[in-house]
Amino acid sequence: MPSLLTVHWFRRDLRLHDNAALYHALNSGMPVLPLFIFDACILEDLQNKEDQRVSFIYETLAVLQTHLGEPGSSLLVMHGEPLQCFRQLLGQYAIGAVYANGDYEPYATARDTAIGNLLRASGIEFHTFKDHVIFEKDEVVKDNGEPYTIFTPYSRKWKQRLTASGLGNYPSEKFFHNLHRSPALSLPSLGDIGFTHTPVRVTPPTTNDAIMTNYHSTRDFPALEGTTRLSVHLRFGTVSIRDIAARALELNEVLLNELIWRDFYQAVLWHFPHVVSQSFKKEYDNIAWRNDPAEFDRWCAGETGYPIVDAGMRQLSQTGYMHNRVRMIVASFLCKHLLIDWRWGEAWFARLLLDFDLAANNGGWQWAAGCGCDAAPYFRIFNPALQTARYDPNMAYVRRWIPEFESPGYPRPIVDHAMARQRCIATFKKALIKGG
DNA sequence: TGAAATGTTGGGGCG
DNA sequence: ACGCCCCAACATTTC
Repeated sequence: MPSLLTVHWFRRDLRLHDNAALYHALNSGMPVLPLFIFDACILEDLQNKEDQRVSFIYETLAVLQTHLGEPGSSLLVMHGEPLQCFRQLLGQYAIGAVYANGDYEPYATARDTAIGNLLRASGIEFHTFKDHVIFEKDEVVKDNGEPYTIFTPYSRKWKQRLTASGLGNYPSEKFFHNLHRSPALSLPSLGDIGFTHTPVRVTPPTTNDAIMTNYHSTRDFPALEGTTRLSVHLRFGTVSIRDIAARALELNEVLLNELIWRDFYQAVLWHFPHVVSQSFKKEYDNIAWRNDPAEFDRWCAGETGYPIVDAGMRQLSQTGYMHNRVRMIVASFLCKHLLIDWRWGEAWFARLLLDFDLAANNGGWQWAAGCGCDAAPYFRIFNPALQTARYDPNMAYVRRWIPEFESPGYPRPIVDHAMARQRCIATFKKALIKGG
């Protein structure tokens, strides 16, 4: 009888440092087999086979593989439906337990329920741990147990909770001697899983004290390097949220608040799963969206004739990233100036954003449309010209992404601002009265 | 984590 | 000197 193994299943926690489930796996008393599965159910939904995110994951797995090789271990990388992969694993290895970090998206929770059932039917424990967030769904709730729907009181309770319990950390590195020893296993190629390599340009998963210290005063200027650029690393777990929160706690309250928004939207998605397809405020689903496909195409292409909007949309399609201030501007523009359903914009972001996260993206779009938790009221309509004057006064960001800006080839505005503003207010008002 | 419309105030030019 | 008007500048309200 071979000795039993513990599997650590990497998902959106692609790091060895301060990893909760990995730490617990390494202390489970059994050698730890590190596993990653390219989930065929997720990959088949990606239409673009040059997806930066898949390349990012792939490159990160190669780094993990190298680091795991130092103590003589190796990452096992599989490709397929997770349930099938685990059936296969149970035939190949003597597995005593499976450890993983919690993933709160609807697909992930359904998947994990199925995997847990499969494993338990074979007498194998399936343990999940909190790792992706500081506080999960039921840890920050009102005194009566109900979930918060307004950010400010949520954040107040969140901070109280942090003071009481601290951040904690998981020194997984200290226990690498408990990894399962094996010769290096080869990764499948990107081609094997149906993708083509795409260059991924992201900043390294490190913190920058100067940026974090000045974050509150520089974050709104898209021409500056005034944000942390950690979103992609938080998405895939190539940094530890606990490490980032500890730095933010020390250096900048405004930055800490952004991390709290992240937990807030995760909790909102958990407690109100209808937001995936419907407005949080249901009366907003009565809005008579215009949904003009040609206008949507121009928005996607960055050809609306509004420079700040177009610059953002081009940054997105060319890099897989958009500055957060500009995300708010383009989202407001789509929903309010063009009267296109926020779900169209949400889907476009989901397709292109390297840092795409369902909860944060959905929360952000519902905020912009006015229909979400603690959302911007519907009559709060960004004026692209004023936003530009305020946050890109030298037009440096606009010029960086729109070389032909100020040339005759640049399109005229797709819609008149004053008209669009009045049309939006009238349309929303009508829907909200009708629905109420 | 808005913007525009409307209201108020107070300094200075001018008759 | 005084009242009147103009209009920034700021404040409040409304969407």
